[in-house]
Amino acid sequence: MSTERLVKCDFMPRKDGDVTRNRILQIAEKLFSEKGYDGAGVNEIALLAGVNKATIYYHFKDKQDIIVSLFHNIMEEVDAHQQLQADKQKAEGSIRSKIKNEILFLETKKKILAVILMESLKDNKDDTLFFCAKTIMYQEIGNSEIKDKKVREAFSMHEFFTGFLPLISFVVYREKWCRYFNCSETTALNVFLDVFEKTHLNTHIIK
Amino acid sequence: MSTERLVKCDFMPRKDGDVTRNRILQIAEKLFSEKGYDGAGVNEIALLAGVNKATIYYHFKDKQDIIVSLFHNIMEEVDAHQQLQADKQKAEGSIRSKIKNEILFLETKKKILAVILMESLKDNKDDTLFFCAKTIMYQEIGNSEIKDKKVREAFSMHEFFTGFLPLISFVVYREKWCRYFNCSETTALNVFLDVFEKTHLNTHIIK
Amino acid sequence: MSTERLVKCDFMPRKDGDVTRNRILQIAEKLFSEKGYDGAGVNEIALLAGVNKATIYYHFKDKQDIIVSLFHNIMEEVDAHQQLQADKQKAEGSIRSKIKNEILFLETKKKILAVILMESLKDNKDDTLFFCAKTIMYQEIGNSEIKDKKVREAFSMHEFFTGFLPLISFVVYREKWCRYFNCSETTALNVFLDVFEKTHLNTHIIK
Amino acid sequence: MSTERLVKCDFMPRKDGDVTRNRILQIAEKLFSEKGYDGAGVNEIALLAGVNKATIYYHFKDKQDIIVSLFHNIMEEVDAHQQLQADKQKAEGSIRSKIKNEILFLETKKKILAVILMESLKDNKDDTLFFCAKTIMYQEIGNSEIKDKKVREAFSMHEFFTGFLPLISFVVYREKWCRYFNCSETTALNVFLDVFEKTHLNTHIIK
DNA sequence: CATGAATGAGATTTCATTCAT
DNA sequence: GATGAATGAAATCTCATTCAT
Repeated sequence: MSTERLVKCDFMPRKDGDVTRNRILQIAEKLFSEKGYDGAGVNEIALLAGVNKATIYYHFKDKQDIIVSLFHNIMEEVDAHQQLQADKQKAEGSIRSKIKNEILFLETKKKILAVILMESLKDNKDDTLFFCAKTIMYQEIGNSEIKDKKVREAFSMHEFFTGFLPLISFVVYREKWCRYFNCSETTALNVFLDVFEKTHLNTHIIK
Repeated sequence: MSTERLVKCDFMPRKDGDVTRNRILQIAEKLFSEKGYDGAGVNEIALLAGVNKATIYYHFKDKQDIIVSLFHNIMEEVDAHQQLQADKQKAEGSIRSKIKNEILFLETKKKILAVILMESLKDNKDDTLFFCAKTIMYQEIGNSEIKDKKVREAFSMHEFFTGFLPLISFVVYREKWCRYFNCSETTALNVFLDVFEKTHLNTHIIK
Repeated sequence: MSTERLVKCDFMPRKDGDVTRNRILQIAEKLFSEKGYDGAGVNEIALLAGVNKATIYYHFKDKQDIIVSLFHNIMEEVDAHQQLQADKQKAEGSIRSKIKNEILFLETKKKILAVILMESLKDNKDDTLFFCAKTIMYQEIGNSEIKDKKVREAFSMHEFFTGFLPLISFVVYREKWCRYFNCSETTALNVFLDVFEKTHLNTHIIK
Repeated sequence: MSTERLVKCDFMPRKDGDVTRNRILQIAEKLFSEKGYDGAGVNEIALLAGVNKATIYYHFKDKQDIIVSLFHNIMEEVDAHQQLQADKQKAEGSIRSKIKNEILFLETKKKILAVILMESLKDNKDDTLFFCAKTIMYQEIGNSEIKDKKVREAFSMHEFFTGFLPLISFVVYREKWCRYFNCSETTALNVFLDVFEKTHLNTHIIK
């Protein structure tokens, strides 16, 4: 439902309702990332979004529905982003610059990514993390094309644990890491790129 | 962990209270890892631990105190483990087998590690994750010995993002990953070791 | 009931609004009878009636106004029905067949009758139940004609507790009763008529 | 659970908890009878019972559990009462005096009986009304002894619709009825007994 | 005539915590 | 050491109602 609304409004006079809905989502994303899903209250979301508590329940079935909508949205955005990247693929420059762009893109999603990570650690059925991993990492080569089971397993493992996870971990932990290890954020980015290139990129199984 | 405490108490008048205390910690660890700290209630912990709710507040100042105790314990255990490893270091075999042992050790702590990860993602002051990272990864070389700031930064980055994080991520996500990608858990371990060797270990800055 | 309204409006400029209004009343009647007045929400009524919640407030002052309208309508209908019956009175057959017809008529009102019963049991000022009782049972003799207080009391008591209440109870409980006592609905009607004849009708004070 | 508690406490030093629990039940009974189950709030119950809202949820799983406990209790009480009556049966006097006693007993339960009636009118699975009907009315003759299906049906119908229902209706409506028809409550009882004798008792199928 | 959006008040329920025993 | 009972505060969610369009 959330999607339909958003799509519709791309070429329709956006109604007030969607503005409100999006403001709620935006605040929820922020609070969930700061306190965790269970740590952030609907009350607080309403307060910061400047709407009545009941308004939240007008736009969302329940609290779960808020996080589900956020996950739904991010999946769509990641999908759209990857499709875009796929088009530019051959034309552009070095692999390092591509990774840098990827990080810059993920940086804009870092709040929701933190939420996804937290939720993915719980004992639930949510697979958003794996969905994002697949969409973000498998662009380089269609995973389905790898026929050999063993090769495919190694590839997935490589991509997920030494590619995707370090990447988004860097995005979500950078700030805290820099604070703890007393390091500037830009230095961190460059050093990370060096390290990432050396470990993950240079060891790609396929090409 | 419960064992460890009991061992310590071998030459102290062992009270029944410690049994209860440890049962509470054990259940709390389980529930926190399944539902997150905020998602698990004191009620539920008491119920599953088979004790009265008030008993929890006899043993712990408040809910925070439970998780703090868990974090405290794990830090001690990791510390102790690393000291033990340091002793055997030279004697033993390949680096791969050392990593395997490390994983087997971490596997026994995977529930509390998941909790640490969740909590570290929030906007709080908890540094348990970084403490664990330092203790587990810096055994090889005393980090403090690296004088050059740049080298030290690169080293830390390397250790944290492409060493420690993939390692504990593998431990906490293995089950979910295998279920999602339809792969046996033992295969996963071997493949991971291959990948980890190739990416992280082979690229160690300092030997 | 909805039909009745439309008939009335045959010689009035029939607005579309009446259709909506009647659909709301019809659904409200159904929901109130299923869940009680307080148990049924305006939301639900709007949903099932296929109209916007605000539409309900266009047609009715507030929720009370819905049930008041329903009560008003049923009182009018019972009144009209009794006047009709009074005309045919002498011409027609046995008292048993008259009661049967009465039951068949009440059957069409059984939802609202259940609501009236529920509301009449509460501590409120609503007298719809007594109004219906009077209208339905006192047709036989103008109650006001009975001058003697004692006779009038006995008559009212007889009519209300052993005439009216068994009658409408049969109508509203028939289904549940048949289900619970495992009895067909037609059998139930015949047996009830036997019983009612023997108990109430044969003991009429006034002929 | 509620039962067990009560039973236990008959010969045990009644703990404070049961006092509280019973006060809650008592107030709930009052409020439910005055406003209906949905019309009465847990807040209000807590307030009048002089306990904290949370205390109610310490003693009862949820709001439903309160009404279920009430129904459970009344069923036990009715059962116990009937067993007692069965013993005295032969010794005592006229059927009229027995009915009078019955009414005086039911009078003490009239609040919960009103609640049972309200709830029984809704579309739910609750059979408390039928249970009470069976227990109260079938004492005279073991219903199960009637072999012939037709006779049994007629008997049940007779007992339920012209015996039980007028009886409890009288109990729950007496006050309102007297107010509406401007009649004293004692007169009402006597007149009702006359009417009930003539209609229901004199027409008993079996003796 | 009807609706989408919004809301204040209040509903039910849960939370971490305390205390007398 | 441990517990049953209780609680204030806050959580999630629902309610009847309003209003601009």
